[in-house]
Amino acid sequence: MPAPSRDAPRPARPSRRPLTKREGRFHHGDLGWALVEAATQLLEREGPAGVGLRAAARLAGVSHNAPYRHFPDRESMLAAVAAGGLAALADRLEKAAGGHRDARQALAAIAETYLRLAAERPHLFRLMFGPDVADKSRHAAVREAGLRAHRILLDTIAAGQRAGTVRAGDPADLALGLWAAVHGVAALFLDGMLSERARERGGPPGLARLVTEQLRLGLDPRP
Amino acid sequence: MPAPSRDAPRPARPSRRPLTKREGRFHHGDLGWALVEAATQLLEREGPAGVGLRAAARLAGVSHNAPYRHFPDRESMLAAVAAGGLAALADRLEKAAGGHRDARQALAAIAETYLRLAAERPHLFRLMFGPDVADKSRHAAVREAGLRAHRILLDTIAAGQRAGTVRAGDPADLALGLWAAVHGVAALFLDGMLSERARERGGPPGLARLVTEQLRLGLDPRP
DNA sequence: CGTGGATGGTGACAGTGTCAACATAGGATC
DNA sequence: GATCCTATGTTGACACTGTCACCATCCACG
Repeated sequence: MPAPSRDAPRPARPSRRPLTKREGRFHHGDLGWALVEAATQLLEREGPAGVGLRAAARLAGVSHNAPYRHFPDRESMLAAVAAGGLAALADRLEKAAGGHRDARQALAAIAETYLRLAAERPHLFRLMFGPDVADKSRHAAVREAGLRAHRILLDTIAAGQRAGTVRAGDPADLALGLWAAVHGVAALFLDGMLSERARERGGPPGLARLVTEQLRLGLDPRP
Repeated sequence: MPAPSRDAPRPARPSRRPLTKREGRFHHGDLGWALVEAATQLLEREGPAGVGLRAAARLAGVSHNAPYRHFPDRESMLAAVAAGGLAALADRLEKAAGGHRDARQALAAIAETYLRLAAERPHLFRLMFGPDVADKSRHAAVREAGLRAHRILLDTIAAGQRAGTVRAGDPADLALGLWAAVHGVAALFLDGMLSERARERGGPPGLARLVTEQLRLGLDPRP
């Protein structure tokens, strides 16, 4: 058994060393990273159908089978792209939530950030949450970035409860409700299920406002 | 220009006549319908990747290019399947909502029905709302079934407002909020984004209860 | 210095969507 | 009743995909 890295696709590239001028050589230097970049670019330009092993290899300037030294299959490459997107989302959410002292404002900012990313990079967003990468929990990077993003939401809600601006209750439940509502509009928006009128509501910021407002007030009539 | 039915794929089959024993003949009798059935079956069995023109044709017992006399392309066949799913959803929602006089109970029933369908037929559900059929508004059957389902939600909310059990406000906005929340949990549930704890909350009915409760009460603390 | 493992390349196979050209069946028309 | 027309199905081809098996090269460590 030659046993290549069949299980741990390790495309990460913290150190941005300039590839030491190895372009054009036999050994690319850092394929894996280059492939993830190529795949991300393809996703943006041509949609999910356009991002494949062969296309990414072509864009990276290697043979059609080179990717298999870095990813066991297509889905793993997609997972790497998705992990990058989730990390970017978590970063943005941290910034957005950190900028407000009032939890309700922070939650509104989170919702807006979430929807803005969905609208700006729809293909990436769908890849991050959709079924194209089926076993998300098996890809460590995906799992971690997802948990990080979720924790921001959780912490913000807990802070609001301590400050008395968010009603009592299991923070996990409240977080789930909020996440679902925001994720739901994003999905409906991206997939063209919203009426013209709904989609013209000021774009993502407007939709975010609408949803957070709804959630804050509730459906029951206030006495 | 031979001009086949290049634009109006008309796969409908209200009358269930027994195909008049034409099976096996040159003319199938009602391909188009048979293809939609085959595609639906393939979707259930093998997921979205397994449903293609050629596979459906094979299952229907015709040549690999026969489907092109009934659908201009693969996406149109998928649209027909999605339309069927949406019609079924609308039917179920009508039944669920009609069984309750109190609007709040009706809304809860709607949410549960929605989530139950998502859990029972995940592939169909994703096809109905996902990006596989990109231009949903162009396929008349899809558009109509979608509107029918949405109208049920709208009417239920309006009834609740008249009865004083749902707070005032634009019904379209309230409907959007509710739809987004329910659709959001469904999507997160199907795509494996929920924690173990959240997913163990009694399955779809539990999740439906959680979300509707959240929406009713709101996040703001009640005075 | 040399060798072995990691990395990349070649070739092949089955499968797909789609186009073009051809064949047939059966109803409309004369 | 014979004839044509058109809707429907078939055959063949092309480019593309993911994946496998096998071969080539390079680099680092003994």
